[in-house]
Amino acid sequence: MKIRDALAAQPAGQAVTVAGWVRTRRDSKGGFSFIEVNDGSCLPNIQAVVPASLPTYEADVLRLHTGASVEIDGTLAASQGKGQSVELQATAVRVLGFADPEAYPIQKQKTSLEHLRTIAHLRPRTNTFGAVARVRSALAGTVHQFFQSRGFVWLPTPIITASDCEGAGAMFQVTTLDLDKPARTQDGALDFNGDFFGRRAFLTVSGQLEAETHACALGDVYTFGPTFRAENSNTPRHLAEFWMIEPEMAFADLARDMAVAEAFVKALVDAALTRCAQELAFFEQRVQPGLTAMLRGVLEHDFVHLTYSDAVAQLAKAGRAWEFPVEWGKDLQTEHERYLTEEYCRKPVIVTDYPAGIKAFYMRMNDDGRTVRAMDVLVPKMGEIIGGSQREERIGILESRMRQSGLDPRNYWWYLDLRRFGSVPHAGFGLGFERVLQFITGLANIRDVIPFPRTPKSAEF
RNA sequence: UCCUCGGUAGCUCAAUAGGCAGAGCGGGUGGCUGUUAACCACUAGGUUGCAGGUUCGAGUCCUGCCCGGGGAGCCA
Repeated sequence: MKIRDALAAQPAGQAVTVAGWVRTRRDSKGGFSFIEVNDGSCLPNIQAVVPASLPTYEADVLRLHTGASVEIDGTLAASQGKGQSVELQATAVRVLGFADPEAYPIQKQKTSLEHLRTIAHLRPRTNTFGAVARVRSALAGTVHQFFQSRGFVWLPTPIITASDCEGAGAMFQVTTLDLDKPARTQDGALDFNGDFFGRRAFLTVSGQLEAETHACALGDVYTFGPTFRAENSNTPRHLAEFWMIEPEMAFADLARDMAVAEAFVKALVDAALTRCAQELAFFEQRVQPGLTAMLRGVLEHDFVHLTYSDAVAQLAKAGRAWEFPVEWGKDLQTEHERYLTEEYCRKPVIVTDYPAGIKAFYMRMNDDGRTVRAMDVLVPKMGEIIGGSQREERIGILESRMRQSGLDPRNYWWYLDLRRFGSVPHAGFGLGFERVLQFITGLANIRDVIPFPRTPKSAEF
């Protein structure tokens, strides 16, 4: 029986068997020991009361320490002690595996997140990482529910891509060439004709361009999968491998794009509060005081809409000595974004209509000729969690924007075909799944919301 | 990649001015108790990240390297 179900049961002496890992053991000379067991099904442990009269008591039970695995038969009973309502009166304890307390790296007192990162194979046995894993799983389900219930089609865009210039950052190269003695052309360059795909290939940095193909056929689609960036980013907000959700909607403008983005973020927050209440209460208590009130506030208020130009004007009026000067045409710096979300608006903000010069070629040009229909969703503490736009559907403008960005339109022939044949207005955005998890759990470092973080110089486990 | 802070017992940390390397937790032993961050006593536990240098003497000062945290950039 899962401990989650055992703790939720009305204790009436029913016989159950639970299996899990020992969190702590306390001995009483009153003739029994208390063993707290966790099986990962929920945050709380179940307390087993183990009588010293069990035949295995001396040899096994008294040797149990944090980390050992056990299977316990017993009956569920109302607890005589404080701190739990249900406990397990053990009738048999079978040790599945001992854990040497001298060697086991997780102790029952507080351990730093930095240290736990070095033991990623064992950290899911802690309260924090068990809770993160359950929240992550629940919200992954919510992602699909949210879009499926709105008629979006899930689209698995390729992880391996041949476009070497999607414009979203440095890419990891995928190759089967022998790196010790690679084939070369007559002029000495690497010969990719002999590579697996007969050309250079990479891990995807975004599924957007491919998603547009299906949006322009199925209407509304979304991607949900891994994404890879080879940037040498060393921050608490960046991973080399992360998960991204990218909806793409045909016959949609920026207004609908923003409406879906806001509804989506709120759906994720709402799901966390309702489906992961124990985990959120734990994060509130141990990770970020005020977390749940902040998340409820997100649900209760509309996101603020602000154009880039208005944001710049507001920052100029703030009377601050900015480390980076505020100037129309330059991208907003972290300090600017934090001011907007944490002080000026005190809630999530959607900044729209950025200067064309600082945004990607595929974003739709506004009539003013100098801004594009882009939108970034900024949240307090985290900054950007969503970046999106209405896409440029006019082929002539799109081609000239490509050339301005130094891209050869011929490499995007299939992308341009979408505009050549039955072009429609469409829009979409990308949401960083781990960043939302950070926002919702309050964990400050993105490496703690993914089981096995990949960052520069770090791919252990 | 740049700036900055750090690396001391299994874990979390301390070590005054360069002068015998410590505490709490965890472990072991004993005591006590329907306990629950249990409690009390005793006890074991160290190449102070690595390599070099200065000094009578280096955890402490200097140089290089490795690893980690924070800030910035790139972005989701």
